Amino acid sequence: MAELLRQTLSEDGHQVLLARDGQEGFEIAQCSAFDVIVMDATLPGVDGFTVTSRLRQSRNQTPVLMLTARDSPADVVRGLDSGADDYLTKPFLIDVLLARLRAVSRRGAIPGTLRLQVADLSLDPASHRVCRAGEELNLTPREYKLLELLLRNRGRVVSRDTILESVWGFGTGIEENTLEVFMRQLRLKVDTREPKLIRTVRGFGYMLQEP
Amino acid sequence: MAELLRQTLSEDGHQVLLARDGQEGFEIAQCSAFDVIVMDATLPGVDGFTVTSRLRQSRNQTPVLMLTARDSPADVVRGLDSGADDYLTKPFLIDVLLARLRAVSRRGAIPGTLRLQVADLSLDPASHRVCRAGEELNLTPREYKLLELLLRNRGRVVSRDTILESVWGFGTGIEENTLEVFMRQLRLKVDTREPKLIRTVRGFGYMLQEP
DNA sequence: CGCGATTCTGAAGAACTGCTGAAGAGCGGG
DNA sequence: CCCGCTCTTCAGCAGTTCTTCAGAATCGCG
Repeated sequence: MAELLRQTLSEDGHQVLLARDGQEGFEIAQCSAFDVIVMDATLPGVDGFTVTSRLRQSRNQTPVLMLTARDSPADVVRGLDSGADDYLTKPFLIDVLLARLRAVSRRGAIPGTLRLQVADLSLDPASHRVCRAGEELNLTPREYKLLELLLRNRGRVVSRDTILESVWGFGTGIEENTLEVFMRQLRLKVDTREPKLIRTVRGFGYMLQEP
Repeated sequence: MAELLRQTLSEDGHQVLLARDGQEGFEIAQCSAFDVIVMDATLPGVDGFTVTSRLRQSRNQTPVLMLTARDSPADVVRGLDSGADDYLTKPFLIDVLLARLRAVSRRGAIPGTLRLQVADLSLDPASHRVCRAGEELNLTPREYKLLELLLRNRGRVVSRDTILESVWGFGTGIEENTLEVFMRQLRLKVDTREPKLIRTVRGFGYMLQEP
């Protein structure tokens, strides 16, 4: 079912990320920025109602559309009151789902909370939180600054000089090697799993790029 | 039908204004501020789809819930794409309608935060009262100001500089350490029990967050 | 293939940050 | 004037973070 949905949505031009259970869904949702979340009610582990209300409790405003076979009025009310924006029951027509997704995501855009993101790596400047694949990472201040710089320039190469100047400030008599050491440290924390996101551009600098 | 609805909604505590046709509905909606509009599709004169899309064209953002007997998928899609936020078909249960109204109007609501709150910690700016887990806390003026600042920025990191400036005012030659001492004091009073709400973000500042 | 330049790596000491307990200064009320 | 409360500073400590160094590995180029 989930796989079918993913395919359909992809064909409609959306980028889709699939979570296998409630816990995973919650973590992914907390760490990445989505236009909309499609939530099943009956999930392995934590159920969809709980996940939704937890998201809302932690101030996650992403629109949620619940899509489930549980069609009793009580379930509908429960779903909506747990914080979902719409509730659609199976069976349904794809066209209707797509229209409801459009309607729900139209409202969604919560202003101000911008989030820097590349693949499954995300950084929230407001809370200084960094996640890779749903898992929160603990960075030191310098590592954080470095990553933020790379993320703000994702897809572009950042020269060593630029990095030194913007992370360490102008005119600090810092060895070039220090930067390399930090890069390594950052890679150990952020870029252990595949695909590798941080690329060395020999003789120039570093860049962060989509796989 | 409309009359029945009006009565039901009134009983649920809403203020209701009834429009008899599309044109009247459009004009009323344009002139007053509503939490939500319940729109029939088949109206005398201008139909509900047209009214909705006209409202959107003229930048009226009031949430619209379409409520109608026309239940073909094509109509649902048309309704949503004309700018409605939800589409409910007759027959329906009142409870479901009410839940959908809540869901739809939640998004439009102005975030007028009267009471600042994170988890079981709450602060009422009006009475200067602070409670944790239902128990009232006695804070000194500075501790209170500090907590209020953090609470107003819950979920976001507040930098040391920002704190110093906004709690102590600009340009007071205050030691950084003073802030640390107050933070500790605040923690002793507010954050002794689990879960811990105050988080120190090394190298930047502090933040208050949901567990 | 071999060379020089560049980057990576692991370890170790220095430097720094935030936490803590205590003590003095300031202030208003009794 | 003294007392209690609040505010501020100080000095020490423990843990973390930063920086440097030296050697190994890798790359680009002739």
